[in-house]
Parts: sequence; structure tokens; C-alpha cells
Amino acid sequence: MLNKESHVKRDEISNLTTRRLSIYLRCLQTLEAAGVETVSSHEMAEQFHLNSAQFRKDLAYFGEFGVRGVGYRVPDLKHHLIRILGLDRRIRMAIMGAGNLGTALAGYGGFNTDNLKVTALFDTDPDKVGRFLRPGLQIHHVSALNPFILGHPVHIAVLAVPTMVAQEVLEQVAAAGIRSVLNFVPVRLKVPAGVRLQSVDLKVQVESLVFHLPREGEDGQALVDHKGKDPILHTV
Amino acid sequence: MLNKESHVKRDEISNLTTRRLSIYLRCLQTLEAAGVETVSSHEMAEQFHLNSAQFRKDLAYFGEFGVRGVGYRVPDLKHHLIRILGLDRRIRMAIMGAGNLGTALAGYGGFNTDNLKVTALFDTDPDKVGRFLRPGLQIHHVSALNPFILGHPVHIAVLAVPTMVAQEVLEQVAAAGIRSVLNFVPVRLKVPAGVRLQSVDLKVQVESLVFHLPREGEDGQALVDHKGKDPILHTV
DNA sequence: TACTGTGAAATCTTTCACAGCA
DNA sequence: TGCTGTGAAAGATTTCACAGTA
Repeated sequence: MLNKESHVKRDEISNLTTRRLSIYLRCLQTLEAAGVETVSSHEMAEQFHLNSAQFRKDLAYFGEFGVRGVGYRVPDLKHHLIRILGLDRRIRMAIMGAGNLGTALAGYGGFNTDNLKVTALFDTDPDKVGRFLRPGLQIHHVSALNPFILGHPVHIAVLAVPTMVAQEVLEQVAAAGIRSVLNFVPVRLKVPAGVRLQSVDLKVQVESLVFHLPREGEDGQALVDHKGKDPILHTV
Repeated sequence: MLNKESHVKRDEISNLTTRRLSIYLRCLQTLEAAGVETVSSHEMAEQFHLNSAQFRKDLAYFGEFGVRGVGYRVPDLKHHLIRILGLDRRIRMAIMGAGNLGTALAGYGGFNTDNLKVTALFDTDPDKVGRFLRPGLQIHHVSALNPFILGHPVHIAVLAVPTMVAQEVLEQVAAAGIRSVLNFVPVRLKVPAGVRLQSVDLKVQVESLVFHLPREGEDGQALVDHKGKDPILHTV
């Protein structure tokens, strides 16, 4: 099977691999923008601080995309990754919660590219409901979620609501038929059946940095990664 | 050794464990607020969707905090975790980049609690430099980082700058003596020696949800986690 | 020759299952 | 008795090292 995406059980691909695929895609976009046509796994590893064997193995779950003795054609591999990740279709996102964070996320470049789009925000604050963040991007009342979805399918909900109501909103979102949720609320949620929840817990991230901070009297040299391990994705 | 924090090489504790400690602390705070005095590992697991053996093992790296036959005293364990995580001292954070995201993070509750404080933002935009986000929280010019730090030590820098300048700002931050960095910029950074970098890549998080979205013609039932695995922290 | 693709080994992480203690 | 603390087993992930091929 040459240069062909094989059919693979997607649920058998680990999350770690999935996240790296997304990083590989970004690296390839950088290379393409720089006019690079061909890249070997070693060059990728060198330039982007990756592991070359891991790169090859991650790709191998999906097919054979390289040319032995040469490497990978950058535009080809990029397109394969776009297809593998499912970024070859329009993905519509709704943000639940139009506070500080929800509003910032609505404007985040990474959520508004090519085929990814934030299409609406939902809140319950009467001062916010009805307002437009920018042309075409309005804040609706949470109770309008179901009718909105009928006219404008939503693939991913982003949870950026107050902790108190997070569980409730998650259940509303699930009941509305949204099966993928990116959660920013720092709380342990009960995940409704059939829903995939990806949590980004900013406080946990900070606290794990605090854990490694040198304590009084220590000199902090121990921070250097003594094994020389690449920091990819055990940091994410 | 009873009820005593043992000395353990902090660098031998895995990141996964570290992140869970932070979650355990939050759960205990919830229990304490509810007036619960004592909790067993099984009750913790039940209530917060954790794994009881993992909970016990994570704690065991640091000492013996429980009482056999009984469980853990909630306030005691909470205090132990605060000490273990290093949250028993004032931690000062600076945010590099006063755009959408940087500004939202400056106001994020999880970064402004008890002993964690955002103490300044840094940007280069003349329209922003000098402004106050709120009393006591000012935006400074990036070139003022070194003098600022002399008067107000900073333990953690948060990187929320444009992709183009991320590497440069990371190096400035490192040169200023800040050894811990929480990075929000979606790029593979070269990590200066002695610096600990924790990356939060929002685009990667979304794309890994997209990967699992049902494709045209599929019915998406496969989204249910067939092994019944608990979603803790392979989702974070 | 210089690379990819890949089994096999090494390492890391979770889970089991039970000895031992309050 | 009912729990913790913990070795040992199982499982997941990374890394090695090389056969195979353009």
C-alpha cells in the first residue's frame, strides 16, 4: 500500500499520537511557507525538536506516506494530515459563556482558520445577549441553543462558563446533540454518554509549574532536564 | 513514617502525577467547603471520577497521609497537598502579551487566588503600555522587564504574544532569570537551558476533537468510550 | 546510498490484589 | 472490619535498530 491512507480504527489511536499529528501538520505548514519541498523524519525532528522514530511511527498508523531514501513530500504529507485529522471539512464551534475567557477564545486566531469557525456564543446575562462581538458573531441566550443548532449545525462546544453551572451547561449541550466538548472550567465533570470531553485546566498547568519551582534555599539547577528528554507533549 | 511528608526527588515525579495532585487538591477544597471531615480513596474516586488506587499511589510518593481503616482527614490532606505543590508561598506571575488572550488570562480567577497573583503584563504596543487593567495591574513595555523584576520578583511567565515573536520573548524572559514559562503560543519553541516550559496548545486540543468527529456517513456511536476508561488526564 | 516502515526491547504508567495496621 | 500503602502484573508508549526499498 503506497502513498495511500489505510483504514484504521480511529479509537485505537492514542490521544498522544493525535495531538502530535496536529503538531506535525503545523510544522509542515511552516516548511511549506518556507518553500521546502521535501523533508526527512530526521530533518523534522532536528528542526522542530521532535523524535524522528516517533514521527515515522505516528504516520505509519495511517499508511505509507514517505519515499525510502528520500523522505516526505511536504505538500503531499500536509494534505494527508489534513484529511487524517478531518480538517478537510468546515467545522463549526459554539462557545458557551461570553465572559472574559469565552470572548477571548471567540477571537482566538487558532479557532478561526480555514475550515474552523466560531459561529456563536451563548450566555444568560441579559446585558450580553443580543450583542455582536463582530459582524456575524452574536451572543445568544443559552435557551436558544436548540433552535440555533437546527439552522446552524455545531460540531464542537467550548465550555467557558462559571464553575457553578458547568455541569448543567454540559448536559444541555449534550442534550442538544453536540458530542464534542472542549472544557475550560476547572471542575471534575460527569461526562454524559456519547460525549467526548477534552479538558484544558489552566490552574492545573500553573500548579504543576509551581511544583517544580525551587524552594527556599534550593538553587534551582535541578530544573535542567537531566536526561535531555525532548519536552514534546509531556508538557501538553 | 506516619503522617509525614517524606523527601523525594521531585524530578522523579511524573508530570501526570503532578497534574493529578493539583486536581486532588481542588477536590479536597470542594469537600472541605461541604463540611466533609474524612474521605476514603474510594469515596474520592466515586465522587470525582478518579481511580482510587492511583490516588493512593500518587500520595504515597510523598509520605503516608491516611489512616488505615478510616481514610484521609480532609483538612490535613489538603494542607499536605498545598505544601507538596508549593502553594504555601506567594507565587507571582507576569503575562507577556496584552492582547485578547493575555488580557483574559490576567483576569482569570484561577490565576488570581490565595497565593497566586498576576502582577504585571508586558507588551510593545504604545497604545497599551502604561494602561492599567485594574488597580495595581499595569501593562509595561517589554523592555522594562528586567528593571521590573528587580523590584518585584516573578516566578512564572505566561507567553501570550504573537507567534512571530514568541521565541524572542521566551529568550528575553529566560535572560531575565524567569525559569518557568506557561506557553500559549502555537509554535514549537527551542527551550533555553534551565527553563521549564509548559505548553497549552488550544489549536491542538481542538484538532484532536476534530479527529474523532464522525465523518460523513458514519453515525458517531463509536464516540462512546468502549473500554469504559475514566477520562481523567488523558484528556488534559 | 539514505531513507522509511516496523518488529522487538525498553521504559513509563496504570491497575490489581493483598499484607498489614488502626 | 475496612481501610491504606505497596509490590507485582498488566498495559501503554517510546525508543531502538535494522530489514527492505526507491
